[in-house]
Amino acid sequence: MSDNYHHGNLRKALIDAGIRIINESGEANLSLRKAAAICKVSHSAPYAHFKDKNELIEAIKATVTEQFMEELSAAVNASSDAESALVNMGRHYVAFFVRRPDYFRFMFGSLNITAHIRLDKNYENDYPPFTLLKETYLEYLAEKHLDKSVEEKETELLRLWASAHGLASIACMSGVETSFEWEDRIFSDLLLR
Amino acid sequence: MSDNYHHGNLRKALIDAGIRIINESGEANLSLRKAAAICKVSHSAPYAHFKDKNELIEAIKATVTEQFMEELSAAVNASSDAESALVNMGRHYVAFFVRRPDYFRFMFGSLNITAHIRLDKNYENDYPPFTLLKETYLEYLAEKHLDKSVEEKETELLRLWASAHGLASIACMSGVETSFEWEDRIFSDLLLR
DNA sequence: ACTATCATCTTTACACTGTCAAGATGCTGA
DNA sequence: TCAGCATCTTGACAGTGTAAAGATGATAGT
Repeated sequence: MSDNYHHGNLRKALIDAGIRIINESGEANLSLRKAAAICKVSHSAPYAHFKDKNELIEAIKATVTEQFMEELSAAVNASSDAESALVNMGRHYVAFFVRRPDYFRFMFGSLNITAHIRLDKNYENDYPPFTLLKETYLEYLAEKHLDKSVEEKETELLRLWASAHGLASIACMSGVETSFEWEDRIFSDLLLR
Repeated sequence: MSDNYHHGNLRKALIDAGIRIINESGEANLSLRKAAAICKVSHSAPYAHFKDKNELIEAIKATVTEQFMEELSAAVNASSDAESALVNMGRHYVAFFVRRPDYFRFMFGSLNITAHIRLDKNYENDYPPFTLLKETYLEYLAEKHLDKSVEEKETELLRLWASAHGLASIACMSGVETSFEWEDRIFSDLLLR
């Protein structure tokens, strides 16, 4: 696949245009024709690079996942030990999407709900990130010389993932405000057992 | 809003048609015109009941949320004490959506990922449900005479919600198979501290 | 009983979408 | 030079959301 022809690199340009559209006006406004227009190319040009609208969407998701992985890896690498790496990963798993809720809505969908966790007032009321989590968790076990059954390990791993993912989801689509402070408490509580 | 006119109750019929379409061919195939056709009504008739396609979607979401609440409430009511009610609620929070992944994809979005938690093999690799959770959790605290700070309670509550929601999300969109056994372990582990 | 009102529904129209088929364009290798 | 091919354009089509204008029939006030 030559990268240089009439346009230069239309494939990448279309992905970037798609991301721009999503960030500026949400996934609902993403269309092949608009992405093509941004690239100053006819409305059928994308079909030389993507079989489908869906293939463009998948390519965009892959790109966002790469950006996500960069932030997660950086968080892990900046940590002194595996335990703090796990907590940092959780922080950034949530923070990455909280910073751009439209990314989460695009990656994992959309639904706006309102809920309050505050109890002191009366309100009504083949996925690389997982691979990284798994590796970091195994390092953590080795570091602490913890002896757990396979079942225990699997359960704990799934629980860590579900917590991070659920927290990100809730933070993006609900009125719940999260903070690093909370995330720290949640993820370190999950490990201290 | 009279319930009886030409059609009978077009509003409800459109919601039901929408749910049917989603269950049969996914959200992508949901269109106002198809829903109208199922109800044997012209393509513009829906506009007498919904301002928008989006308003129909919101109405469908509200209906699904009601069904969801019925299952959660039943789970809570069938439990002997608040602790088992919490675990049961978690089980059904996940099970409701695992039974119909298209519902979850519709309610909270879509992305298919593949991941494996098994460690013994070498794979590559103003929301009513929350209100119910909150009430059940407070009952649990009272029942056990647990003395926790407000912060601790808030953290634990958020952690419970995030775990259930994240587990449901992961179960619906990834290759991870979940089971009541696992959910039990996860939710009871979360409480036993 | 007559009529005005109003919610409900139909018809028509338009811009926008994804996708396909046919053709143009220009690089690349034989 | 020329054939082949990836790339891109043009034109067409069905399906979509939505607006405007009109038909229909229940209901309420007189």
